[in-house]
Amino acid sequence: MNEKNDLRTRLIRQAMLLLDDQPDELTLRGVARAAGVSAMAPYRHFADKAALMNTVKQSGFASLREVLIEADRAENDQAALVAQGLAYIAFAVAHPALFRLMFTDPKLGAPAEPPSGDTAYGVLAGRIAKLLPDRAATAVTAAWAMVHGLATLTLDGRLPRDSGHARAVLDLFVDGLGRARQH
Amino acid sequence: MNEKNDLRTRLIRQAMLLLDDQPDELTLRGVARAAGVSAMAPYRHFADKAALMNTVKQSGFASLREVLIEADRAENDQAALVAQGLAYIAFAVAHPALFRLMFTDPKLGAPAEPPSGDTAYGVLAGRIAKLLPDRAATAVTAAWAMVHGLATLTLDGRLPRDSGHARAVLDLFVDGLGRARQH
DNA sequence: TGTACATCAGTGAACGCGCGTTCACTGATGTAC
DNA sequence: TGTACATCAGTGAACGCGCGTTCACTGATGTAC
Repeated sequence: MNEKNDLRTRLIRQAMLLLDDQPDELTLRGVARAAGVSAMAPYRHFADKAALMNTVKQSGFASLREVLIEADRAENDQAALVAQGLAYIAFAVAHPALFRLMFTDPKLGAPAEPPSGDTAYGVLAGRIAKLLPDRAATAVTAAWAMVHGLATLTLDGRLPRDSGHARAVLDLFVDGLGRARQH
Repeated sequence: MNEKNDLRTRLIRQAMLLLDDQPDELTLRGVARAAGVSAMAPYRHFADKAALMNTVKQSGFASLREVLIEADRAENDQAALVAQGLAYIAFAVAHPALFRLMFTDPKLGAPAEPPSGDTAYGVLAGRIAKLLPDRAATAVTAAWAMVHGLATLTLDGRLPRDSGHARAVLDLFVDGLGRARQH
């Protein structure tokens, strides 16, 4: 009974491992291979390749959310925000292919997630709302874009992987937000 | 003589058109097909597929640079910076597949371009250097990341394509930079 | 306790597909004498 | 002005590849009586 969805779980985990090991696109056959199972076996658990991919994506967002929640425990609002940003970037650098899969969706790009605490986005939004209650909507987008831009540019080799660089940028940004609050 | 590299030019142009027409990845055969030529013809002008892709990328960066230079003519530094940002995003939205091709390079991610005026990056860097001479390096990265994040999140369907939203974010950001300059 | 049958996870061969690239070629254009 | 030859852009058939997915199957496990 606890082995019931064993292969399903294994496939998801192997997909994650594959993404971390090699930057190539995931293939259904590859995942099956990694799980030590025939190319057809995944079809017992997923309608098609897209279904598996979507599950992997969801799993990725859940991980990201946990990472952000962890980082959010900080002394004050500003420190928490910087920590979240650094954690976001670190997540992307640690799992480049997963990160790309999560966000690059030429077709099914969903509209912005609702800013509930249940989502990775919500964790960021919650902290921003505390830091800059008025203009929160704009500031959340700004913060997300900033951090997402740093992450993707780093993944694509346009920025150094050195996190000190990112920290300086985030400090400057959060500093600006702070001043905007003062007036 | 002026027909000498005719096919080469046509291939590059057709590649651009294909990128604008459909979000799928470029194929060498597809480009040849679009140019009305056999699958093998491109090999007369490009060593392999990667060579064609790199040329297309370069061409894309040249276009982006022109767009930024155009936007940079504005009343003052802050307006010019916002205009550059909006132009950057507009370019991405107008040519999503090209933009993705330009920046997504899992393997050959070059290090950051040198900030000379010859590059798209240089156009942005030049304006930032005027606006915030001290802390220029950090501010350039911040501005680039902000704008690049807005662009990619928009392409991936995470932010509305409405440019008013981006404008509000950029205003907030540039405002913050301005305050940072005052002290 | 034993038998008959249904369910269901996984197998393995096969399909059609489009890809990048190879190979040997054709046919027009330019050059040397 | 005419002939012989080299150059070179483009052709078309063929290759091997890995892919997602189909199909009919096997064999173990659970359930009904």
